[in-house]
Amino acid sequence: MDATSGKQLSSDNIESRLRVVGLRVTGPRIRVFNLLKQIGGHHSADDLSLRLNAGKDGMSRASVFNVLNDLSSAGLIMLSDAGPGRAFYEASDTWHHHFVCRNCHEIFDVPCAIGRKPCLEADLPGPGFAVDEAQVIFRGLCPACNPEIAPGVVVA
Amino acid sequence: MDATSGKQLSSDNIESRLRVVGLRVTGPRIRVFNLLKQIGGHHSADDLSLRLNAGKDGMSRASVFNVLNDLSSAGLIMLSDAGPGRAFYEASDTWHHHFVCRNCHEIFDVPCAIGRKPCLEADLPGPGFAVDEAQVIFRGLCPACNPEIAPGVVVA
DNA sequence: ATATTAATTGGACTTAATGCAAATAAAGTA
DNA sequence: TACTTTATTTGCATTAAGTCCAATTAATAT
Repeated sequence: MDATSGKQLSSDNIESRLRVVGLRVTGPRIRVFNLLKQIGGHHSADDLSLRLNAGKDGMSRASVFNVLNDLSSAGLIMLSDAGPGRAFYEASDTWHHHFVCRNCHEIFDVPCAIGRKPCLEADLPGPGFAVDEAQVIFRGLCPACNPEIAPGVVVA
Repeated sequence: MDATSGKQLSSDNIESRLRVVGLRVTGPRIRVFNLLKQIGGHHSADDLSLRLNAGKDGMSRASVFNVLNDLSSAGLIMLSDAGPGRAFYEASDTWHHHFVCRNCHEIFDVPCAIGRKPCLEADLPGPGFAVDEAQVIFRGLCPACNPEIAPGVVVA
């Protein structure tokens, strides 16, 4: 089996990735991961729970929370920093940052110049800090809410 | 009145700063602002509410939320990006970033090389975005939770 | 001093997330 | 395959964070 075969390399599919990080391969985990990958973008636990229960592949809300916690702490999905409030998750293979609109609160991906993490140097308050990630949140107005671009729009 | 007098410049005290941004000067706003400045650090609404009601200067929980919203959207205090979950506020005069420990969740300030916002360029997904702020969250282990520094510490 | 309008308040309510104990299912072993 | 062990899932109760509302109070303008 090589890259030209239809099958994915074992390290690329979710089942082996779960095994690699020492998590059991379970239905709920596969469903959540696949959904996230399929729909793309940034989603809260309740958003995903709703979508999963819309189809016939229901699963408990608590499990969605559990799974998201497990997958994100194992690094299989990303917990997007988008400010205080509920947590948003995404299945992305490349490290990136976020732009959050102050008006409509939509989240946009912003590519990371370096493409790996940490991509920014920290001038830390002392020795002993071990940084493994640097995530940037850009804030402002998105094109749809920017009065310069979309005149007539009322920015609350 | 000049800088050598005991009094602060009018633009430096909270009362005039409130007026400048078009907010009324009220007891609750002054109390919250002063407390935040006095104790320093990063605090949630409920934390501040608790402290305010510990003394005899009580005020309603809803007001603490209202005041924090007003002050932060007016730019008089800063809403610290520290990841999903409850909101943390601080009264700081210089723009800076944050390090959040993955284990104990403590928040540390990380100076910003530029010192004002936005301090980073975003490679935005299209035209029409107006960025006014870029805040970085560094994650990892703080000295107290770093096993390299504090052997014997169990990182959950 | 009065009128106007903003801010505060308490309490109910919503939303996001966690805790727990019982039931279930995955993976290792014989 | 059957069995055993232990992780995971589940439903429900609970906590935590924040918002909403209509009535009251207080700040500013006149």
